[in-house]
Amino acid sequence: MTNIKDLAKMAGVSVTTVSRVLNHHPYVSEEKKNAVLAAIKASNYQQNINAVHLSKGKTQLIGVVLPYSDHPYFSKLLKGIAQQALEQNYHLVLFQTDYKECRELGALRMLKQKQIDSLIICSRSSDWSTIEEYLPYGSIVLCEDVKDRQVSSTYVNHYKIFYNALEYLYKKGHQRIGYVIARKSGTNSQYREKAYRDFHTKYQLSYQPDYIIDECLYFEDGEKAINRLKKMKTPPTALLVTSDQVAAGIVVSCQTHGISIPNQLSIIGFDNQPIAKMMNITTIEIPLLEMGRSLFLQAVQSDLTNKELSSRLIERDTVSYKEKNK
Amino acid sequence: MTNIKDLAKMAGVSVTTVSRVLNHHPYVSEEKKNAVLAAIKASNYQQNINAVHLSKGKTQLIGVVLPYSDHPYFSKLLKGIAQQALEQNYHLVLFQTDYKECRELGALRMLKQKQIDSLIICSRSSDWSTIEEYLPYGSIVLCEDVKDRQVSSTYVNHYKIFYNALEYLYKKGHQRIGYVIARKSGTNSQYREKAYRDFHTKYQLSYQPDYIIDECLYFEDGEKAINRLKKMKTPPTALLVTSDQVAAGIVVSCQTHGISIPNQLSIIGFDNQPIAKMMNITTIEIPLLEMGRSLFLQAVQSDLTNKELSSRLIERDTVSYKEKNK
DNA sequence: TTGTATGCGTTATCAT
DNA sequence: ATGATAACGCATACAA
Repeated sequence: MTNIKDLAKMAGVSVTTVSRVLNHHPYVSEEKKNAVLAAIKASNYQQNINAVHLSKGKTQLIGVVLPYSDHPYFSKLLKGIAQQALEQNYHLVLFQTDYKECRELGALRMLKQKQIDSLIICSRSSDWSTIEEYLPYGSIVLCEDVKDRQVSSTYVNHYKIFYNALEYLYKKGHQRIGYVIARKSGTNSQYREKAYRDFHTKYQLSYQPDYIIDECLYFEDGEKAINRLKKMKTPPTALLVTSDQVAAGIVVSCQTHGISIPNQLSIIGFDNQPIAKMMNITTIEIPLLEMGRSLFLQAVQSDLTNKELSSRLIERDTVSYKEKNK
Repeated sequence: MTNIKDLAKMAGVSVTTVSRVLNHHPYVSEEKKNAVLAAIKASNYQQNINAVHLSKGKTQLIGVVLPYSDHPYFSKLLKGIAQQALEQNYHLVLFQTDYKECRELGALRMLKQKQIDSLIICSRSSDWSTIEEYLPYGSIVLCEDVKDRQVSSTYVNHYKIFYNALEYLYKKGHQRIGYVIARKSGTNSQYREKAYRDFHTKYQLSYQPDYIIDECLYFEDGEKAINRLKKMKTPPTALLVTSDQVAAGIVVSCQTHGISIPNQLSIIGFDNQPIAKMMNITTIEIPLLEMGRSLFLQAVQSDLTNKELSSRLIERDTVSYKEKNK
């Protein structure tokens, strides 16, 4: 494997000059430049990037932490991150955590080892204190409202979105509203739960803990959600489903179980994935691609920023107007 | 940032000794070992992994090339790869190519630069000649039948699978069979097309090019496929759908269009994803997790192996027995 | 415009 | 069992 020393010898110049043409630096004569270029061609030279990394102290590698890479929400987010990474000439190292904290710690450790320049945590498992411990080693960017903490972040306002969606359903006459979610813990889930509580307080509705259906991630979990509903004496008349895939699964499952949508059950999905369009599911669009791109940019920029992205309701066919029973 | 030199000074030993305890080498006295360990604790030391990489000429990084990371087929394959990587203490660098050859070349180049130790190509875009050109720089493993070429691979026999599935449908009385696929090019697709042709020849059926429906990748593409079918004068009575998600999309789309499954249209999906189980779709199980794990192992092993994995038909409710019209 | 010398942090070789 | 030193391949401050 030939290195710049060899090239220098071949071209009859110094290693510095070789390095200069390699990095497109100015102040090198055409003549010598060509000699170097010729040597590169002749030797089939390839830079050893690890040496560059060691020398520069940077790797052009950004870590991405996410629980499930095969979940459409995270896939789309990742896609946005990857798009921007490509543009900025960075590469991505993937950390699929399954929400296991030790895996997230592994990513943090790589940051400390300088194998990655920064870390994007799409959904956090570890405590704030651990995150802060690793902050000195590179920028860490998050996908949640971080309040006044000293990290960059891009997120949507889950509280507001949830609250608005609940009010929307209320105005459509729904009084018994449940929601379907992936996990109950996590910052975003807690914002949603708070919105759910506040909504019930404001409209003096009775808060039903079993209307919160968790551990629903994929299409096939729609079946699971419906089974939970069927066990209830007075099931909700509307469901906020924090994933379009699960919403679609619910719609299909309802057909099997003879539940009419939206008459017997109204559904609002999340994300506005293509599946929601195909199945005419009312949904709340979350700008996942834009979010991904923003997260990446924050990862490579040195200044701290916090960006709240907006979302919007897309009305389709899965929400009914319900006569209020007095 | 403290380095081993500092540690050596602190512990009153040489850098070599420090390196020894860092790498759990033998021949170091308990006393000095403890001194080093103490220094490590005191200084919050962290190895600079890039220096290790440069010194060792290896990075413990494996590249993974795939067209779409948000597609369930590749997600699941990736999951298998990631599982094994975790076990062997490797990390993964993701190359999402969208089947753009230049992106695949980028991955190949990283192999040459020694930023990654080997490369797993889940679905290939570039020519064999280009692959071979990069073979000297690290092992490249593929997910297709590579014949006698000097690379490792794990794959399923797409020819046999397709042929068997076609015969299965034929025995159920189907004479007009179509198939739905992601792309027509690619080694695996070509095997399938060959099986499709051979099947038609053997049973003296007329080969209908428009029964091959391509560019269907996601659930929502099921709608697209059905629209193509509706334009035909004599549409197929059965469909081999090379993705369970698309198969599910077709099933849902058929309900909307009033097409009865399996009476008017039989469906066989591929992969045996959870969605197929939920919707009772007859499918062909492909051991994607196992495939991923095998691919990874081949990537880190030095010897060349080629492994064919088996698949099996899972009979559910989307294939009808059709009376043959004489 | 060019080259020399040094540093990056670690591992490996070869003494002792 | 321990340590000095070379090597890994490249970038860069500084000198010329």
